[in-house]
Amino acid sequence: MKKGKKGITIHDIAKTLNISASTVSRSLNDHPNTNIHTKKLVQKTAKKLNYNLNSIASRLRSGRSNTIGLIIPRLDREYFSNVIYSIETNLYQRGYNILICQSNENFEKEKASFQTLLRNKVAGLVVSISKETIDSKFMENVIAEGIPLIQFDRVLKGVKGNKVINDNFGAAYQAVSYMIAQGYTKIAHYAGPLHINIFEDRFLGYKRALKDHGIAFRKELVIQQGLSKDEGELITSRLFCKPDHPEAIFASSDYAALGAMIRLREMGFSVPADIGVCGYANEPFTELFGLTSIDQYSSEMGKTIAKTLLESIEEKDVPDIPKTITIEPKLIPRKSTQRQVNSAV
Amino acid sequence: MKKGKKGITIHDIAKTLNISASTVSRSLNDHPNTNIHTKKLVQKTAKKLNYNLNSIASRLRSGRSNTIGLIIPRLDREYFSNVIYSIETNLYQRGYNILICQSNENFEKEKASFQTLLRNKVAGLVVSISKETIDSKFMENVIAEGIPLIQFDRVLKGVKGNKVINDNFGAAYQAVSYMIAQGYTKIAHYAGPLHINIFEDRFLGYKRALKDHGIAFRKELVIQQGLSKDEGELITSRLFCKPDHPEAIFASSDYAALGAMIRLREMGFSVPADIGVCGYANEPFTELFGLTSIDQYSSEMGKTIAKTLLESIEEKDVPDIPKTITIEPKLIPRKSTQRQVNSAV
DNA sequence: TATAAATATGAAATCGGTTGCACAAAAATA
DNA sequence: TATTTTTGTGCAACCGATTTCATATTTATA
Repeated sequence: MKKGKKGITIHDIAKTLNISASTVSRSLNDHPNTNIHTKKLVQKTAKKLNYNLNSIASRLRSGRSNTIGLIIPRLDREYFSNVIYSIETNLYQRGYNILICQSNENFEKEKASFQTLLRNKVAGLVVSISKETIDSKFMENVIAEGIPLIQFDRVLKGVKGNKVINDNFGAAYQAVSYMIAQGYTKIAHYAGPLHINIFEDRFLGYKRALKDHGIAFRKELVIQQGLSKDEGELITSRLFCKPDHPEAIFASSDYAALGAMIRLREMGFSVPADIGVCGYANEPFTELFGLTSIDQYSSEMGKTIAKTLLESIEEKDVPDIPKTITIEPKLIPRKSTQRQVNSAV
Repeated sequence: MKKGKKGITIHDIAKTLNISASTVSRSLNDHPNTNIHTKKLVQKTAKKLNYNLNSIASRLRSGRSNTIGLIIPRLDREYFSNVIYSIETNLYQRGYNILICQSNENFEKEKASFQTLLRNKVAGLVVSISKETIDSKFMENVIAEGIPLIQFDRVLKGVKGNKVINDNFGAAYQAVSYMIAQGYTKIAHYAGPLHINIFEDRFLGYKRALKDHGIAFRKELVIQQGLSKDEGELITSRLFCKPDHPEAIFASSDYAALGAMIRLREMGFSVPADIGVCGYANEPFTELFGLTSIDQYSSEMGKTIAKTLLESIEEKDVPDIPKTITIEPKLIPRKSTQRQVNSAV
């Protein structure tokens, strides 16, 4: 690689036109107090010389940044990549770019990511915490320093500041209620790690739905862990080999639900006639398998995050009241829970 | 939002210790000519004052950057999000961060992304072109300016510079040969837009495999377009309603292949006994459906990109010879092409 | 016409680090 | 002990833009 030649600066433009760099800067930034002729001339010359702004210098001097930092567990998760797709698309329209860090579900890397993004003087931060995250000190520092921060989906509830979350409780409640209405009563729950808010809320929604329909909650029907297809299969094998097995499964993950479906069929059960199955997240394959699931509106999530964050950034002087925006997920009923043949799908 | 208080600078540390900012800078950067005591003292004080480097200032002065720019069509595509997951993970270990822009398959946005990333003085660029991209001027400028650039997967072959690509030709050749070995001869190809290198290469691999096995190529069996599930279904309806329909489908997309499988079954065909189906990309659902597909080793791709790019960056003075690295995808045979019952899966 | 206000520009400071150069002090060598 | 080399430090310039302030010029108002 050749060493990069130095680029054109506003000083080069200034020299070419025999004016000062200040005037060039003002012309390029559409400053009100600039002669329209000078402005046009400068802009023409800039184009001719193939000038390109040095954002780094600009940022240093002005203190303004149009970069938003993102910290998420992993990019290779359908939901996250969809949300980020949406965040980027929405921010781009407003002139912002995204600097992405992955925590890889690791608290140390998450902390390092915060530091990196702060060093880069991002205009704002978007965070979805790792599974390991318990300590919120770092996040609170960021907020204390006045840098707009939004938590989404997986959040630390104790932390002040903006949050955009899914109504996991409500969605779980709705799903389980729907399953009960379909005639399933003994419903198992593949729950995931309950110390993370989203799984906890789903669990609570499940529990509440049972209660509200007069069904006794039974601890042994709740299995922590169980997010992958393999775990789903394993748990199912264990749970359904006894004669008093459950009639339905509400899983906190589509993958686990899928694993369950596959294993159930292998074990000779019919889904949905014998056993009903419902997943969570509406992964693309759920449609293909006729698996009832819950759509989380990732694009709406991204849009809301972008909008809320930009509000905080652009009204930086107004102290903004921490708010939590809740998005209502949507139950997508499909064949896997359709016990009552004549009910709508 | 409160206006951010100004942070601690090296000048604050200097003042505290009654030394010069230069010494502070050198201490923090482990410069060889610094007294070990001063160094430790400075580092301790920095920690105590909660100092955090201003990367922007550092970058401006030093001209060094540890940010890599990425331009990809869309983040919400399994393959891309997986590759980027891997790129980020590998770059992070070497102290680099990623600034991501999506082209959204739009040439104008792609060009704008180049500009943004150049303005941000990224240390290097990773690009996978949009479907619309034909003009390579922008990319050539970047290379001419001496900024390390790597194209991956979807590339403009005419452009000099490093590339990391998948052997689409070889994989397609292998897949089609395998299908022929399974006893399918009349094989249709759902090809996608042939002006993009990856689809063209798959098409050529398909064609060549036919030829090498003495099967006549028939233009009417190649359908351009056909990347989505819906398109797959549509094309299948059309193609398989006639009595002289094909015996197998080699699709350039798993989604199209899936659509085909679903429709074929609806039409009363048995897969694989009547019709064999093969997709491309080994999306997660292919395993679940027993759909034969081709794995593209996204994590290997990401790792190779990171490694190659860092080599270019860190040997910036050595003119590097443009190279193309080819990754061999792997055929994953599953039930959907298993016509010969006794053959290995 | 005299004065006030608005417009347009340049000089210089600034953002927060990094780095070349000069130089003093310490260490190594003669 | 005299001389050279090595260490360690500070000063000041610098990266490339933005922005304050002063000033000259033009336009609007009294």
